[in-house]
Amino acid sequence: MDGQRTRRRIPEATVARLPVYLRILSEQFDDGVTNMSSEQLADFAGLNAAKVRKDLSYLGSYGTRGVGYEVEYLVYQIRRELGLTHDWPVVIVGAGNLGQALAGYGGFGDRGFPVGGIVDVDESKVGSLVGGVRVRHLDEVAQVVQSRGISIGVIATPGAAAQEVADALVAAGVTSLLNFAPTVINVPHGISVRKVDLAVELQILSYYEQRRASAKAATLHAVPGAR
Amino acid sequence: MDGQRTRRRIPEATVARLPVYLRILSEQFDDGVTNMSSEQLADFAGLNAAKVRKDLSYLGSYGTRGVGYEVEYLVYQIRRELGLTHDWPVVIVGAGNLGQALAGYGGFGDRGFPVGGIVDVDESKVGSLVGGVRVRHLDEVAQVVQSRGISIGVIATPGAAAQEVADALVAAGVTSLLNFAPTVINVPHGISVRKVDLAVELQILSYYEQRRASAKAATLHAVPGAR
DNA sequence: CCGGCTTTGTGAAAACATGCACGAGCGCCC
DNA sequence: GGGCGCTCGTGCATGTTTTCACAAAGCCGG
Ligand SMILES: NC(=O)c1ccc[n+]([C@@H]2O[C@H](COP(=O)([O-])OP(=O)(O)OC[C@H]3O[C@@H](n4cnc5c(N)ncnc54)[C@H](O)[C@@H]3O)[C@@H](O)[C@H]2O)c1
Ligand SMILES: NC(=O)c1ccc[n+]([C@@H]2O[C@H](COP(=O)([O-])OP(=O)(O)OC[C@H]3O[C@@H](n4cnc5c(N)ncnc54)[C@H](O)[C@@H]3O)[C@@H](O)[C@H]2O)c1
Repeated sequence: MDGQRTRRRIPEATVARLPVYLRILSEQFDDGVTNMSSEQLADFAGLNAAKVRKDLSYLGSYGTRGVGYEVEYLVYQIRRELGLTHDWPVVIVGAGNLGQALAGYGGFGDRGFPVGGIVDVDESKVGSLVGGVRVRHLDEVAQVVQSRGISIGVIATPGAAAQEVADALVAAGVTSLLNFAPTVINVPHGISVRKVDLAVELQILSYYEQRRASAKAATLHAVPGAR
Repeated sequence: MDGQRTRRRIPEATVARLPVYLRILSEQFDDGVTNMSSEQLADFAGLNAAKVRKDLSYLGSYGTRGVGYEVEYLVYQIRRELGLTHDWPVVIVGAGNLGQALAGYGGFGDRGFPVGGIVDVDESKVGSLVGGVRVRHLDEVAQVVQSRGISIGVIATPGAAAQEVADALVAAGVTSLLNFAPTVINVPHGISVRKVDLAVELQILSYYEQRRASAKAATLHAVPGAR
């Protein structure tokens, strides 16, 4: 077995862009494109070519000078690096509006993240079918997680319950959390957390809107948009 | 007159944290807390105190040495800086699963972003009521936007329609977009875009999961989680 | 086999963000 | 009213990310 030893550490910013490249490349591949330059990929991703090349260079030297990258091979390499060579079932906690929308959403399982379980505390929801999966009680979350080998948990409960749910998930053995509740959660070292917060996004937009408005009032040129 | 030109430019990273502080402070205020130190706020936000102080210093010097920050006043200042002193109605495009969940979601209007309109192209949806708002046709989006003075658009259509929808929104006068479709959209200079992409988040988690797994295989110590 | 054209891969510089450390200012208590 | 303890505000060092720019590498046509 060869030198997998130098497990290259990929910068966080790059990790966050790899999924974007992956989607673009997969789509292009489906459209019959077999080869792309960093310039073309950058255009699709709304970035500049140097950044794309540097990002891809963390995966290894998979391009061909004067030609570009072979789309299919690059898709394979990114998938491998992101750990998408196998499915990662997820458990959704909270079978409310959002939890149901997520469970019913095809693009989830489609992309390698099938819903392996849904749990809630509301007895009127436990036992019902959501997105084809039967809702279980939060108390059984450890069993759900362990029986399916789940390592990713999705928190779709009200903010007030988020910390408690996070604790339960971690205790059950989950090591990555995607938090939709508008609350900062604390987890032990070694657990990954990502947060999706609608209000934060809107407030950031509001900041730039407000800024544009005051810039206009001062008869100045436009402020560059955020990304 | 570039007097206002000296409008303190706040670093993007700070702008993204202000909403978090705002939520924490508002909550604490409701709980009767009148004063907080940077250390306390940092704990709630999962950051360190120096960062909090530096972030807040962009707003001005509103703390009191030896004491901390007055919660109520800080809430006011952050709201002012983020442009949250008035409502920003939004228009939602796409009345599907996600669009309906968003429209029905109270935490939206609650926080100063009332749903000012919903549009779709599906004739079977146009005319129906979603979250108390009547769905109109995409063709009428300019009228909706202008009659309500909307500057923020939310894209909740399939990816294939996202660019077309973005173009229509921009043409209608919208200057900020929140994109839930898994597609990079191109907009003219001066328009802000934020993207929320579930698949990207899960794939980032997958990367760290995979990395943890191979670190374990190599009998090495754990990899720090992402934030 | 060569020279021209293209595009990668990557050092080095610049820009940005974080974390540390400490002086300065404030409140409180004696 | 002076000293003490606390916490802010910020200069500076460190770390990370982006951008630039160019040599090296591959392809192609002759
Ligand atoms: N609905 C949206 O469009 C939307 C958008 C963005 C963010 N959010 C956030 O997502 C979260 C869920 O929103 P929602 O609209 O689905 O709310 P909801 O009230 O419809 O659903 C919440 C669900 O969580 C369950 N729950 C409560 N405490 C629980 C616990 N301790 N353990 C397990 N389950 C528990 C409830 O029984 C309920 O089924 C909220 O934090 C909200 O802020 C929602
Ligand atoms: N459902 C989820 O939980 C979820 C989660 C994350 C992301 N998303 C993303 O959000 C988007 C919407 O998802 P969904 O589940 O609501 O899909 P959906 O199919 O339920 O709804 C899409 C809606 O958009 C409308 N539409 C299509 N083309 C349009 C156009 N050109 N103009 C206006 N409206 C148009 C359709 O008529 C439909 O009502 C997708 O891009 C999806 O990837 C959904």
